[in-house]
Amino acid sequence: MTEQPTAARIAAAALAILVDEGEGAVSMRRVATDAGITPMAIYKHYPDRLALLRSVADAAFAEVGAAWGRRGGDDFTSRFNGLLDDFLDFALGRPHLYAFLLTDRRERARRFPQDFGHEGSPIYRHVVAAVEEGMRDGVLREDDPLEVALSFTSSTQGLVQLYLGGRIGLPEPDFRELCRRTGWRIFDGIKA
Amino acid sequence: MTEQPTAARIAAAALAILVDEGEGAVSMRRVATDAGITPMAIYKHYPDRLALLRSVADAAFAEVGAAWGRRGGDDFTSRFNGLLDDFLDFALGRPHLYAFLLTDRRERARRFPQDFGHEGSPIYRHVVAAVEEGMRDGVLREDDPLEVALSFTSSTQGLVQLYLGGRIGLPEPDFRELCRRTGWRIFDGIKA
DNA sequence: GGTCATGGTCTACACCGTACACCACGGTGG
DNA sequence: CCACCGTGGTGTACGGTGTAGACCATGACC
Repeated sequence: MTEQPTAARIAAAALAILVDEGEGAVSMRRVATDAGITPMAIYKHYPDRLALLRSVADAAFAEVGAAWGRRGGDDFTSRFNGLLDDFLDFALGRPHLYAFLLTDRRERARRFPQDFGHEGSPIYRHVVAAVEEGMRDGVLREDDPLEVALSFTSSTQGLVQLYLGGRIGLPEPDFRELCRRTGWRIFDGIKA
Repeated sequence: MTEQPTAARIAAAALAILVDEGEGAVSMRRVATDAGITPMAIYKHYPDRLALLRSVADAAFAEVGAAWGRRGGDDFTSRFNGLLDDFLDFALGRPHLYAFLLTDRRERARRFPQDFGHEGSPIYRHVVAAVEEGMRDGVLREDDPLEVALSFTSSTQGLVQLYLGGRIGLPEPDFRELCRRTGWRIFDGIKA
């Protein structure tokens, strides 16, 4: 924290505002004053506002994502629950950061299914691995592991989006339970 | 279309921009010129920009939503497929409008589960009805119909969010098929 | 006929991203 | 040693934003 180079101070200031108040609150002028610098100096380190936002958001995401997948035991459901907790901790703990990452449309992003293999995004990578293991162990039916993993993650993402949009009138613990039940429902199916 | 009152002209101009270019492109000055009026005149009809956006977006959504649920036959899967098509037609056909409606955080929105009964949101209402009928007919297992319906809709919403965010590298027809397969996966379950 | 609400105008303010010109300084090749 | 130049900072300015506030024309109503 002592004597950080300017670029790091800029990134730190931008991240703090992004996390606390959301993308809309991150103005170049405010970042500059928080970093003890002139607005135009930011442009010596980042080409424009969007690049700055993406840079800090991606870095923050990579950092928390690196710690994912360590929870849970050996069986499929325990691993799945651990990943769900990892994801919800992030999305509910830093909603503005999560919202920006998800909303921000990128022309060359990782795409399903081409780039979503084992080296894909943090959670997703582990979900795929868990699913594949589940299939090997005979817990899960044979199916396309990538698609099955996508079904899991997208349903949770949909729920989180509703929750963050204020469409789910449940306290957080109950919401987490709802996510867990929804996962189970996919696992067991709903037909009679 | 002839001699519309000012408020309607404002709304029409704002909706056109919102649908074509997204929320960010809707500026008061641009709406004003498109409506043949001064920017400040808009404030005689709408308290501020956000209220204008919400008003036109909600109205447009209500209009298309009113036509939902007419597709499909009597059995559960056919009705479900019809609703999925209704939803995807809207989300993929007017992505900017859809994105705004979903992103816009409202403090007093309809909330799950309190306000999500039969008079709930357009699609959701029909999904609940279809699920309840499925349970009555013995096609679906006994469960909380509201939660089952939420599992369906949220998983589709999650997929659409990824698709609109450029994270799914599939042409639209293939993406629609993916949504359908995901629905089926929830129906059948994935366990061995 | 005075009063008042309605719906429009124009001006102005504070903020935004950023293009552009400028400059201090540290290293480096001649 | 000196000229040069890239690096990273500054200050100014432009064109955009939402909207507050004062103003005014018109028509309805007591």
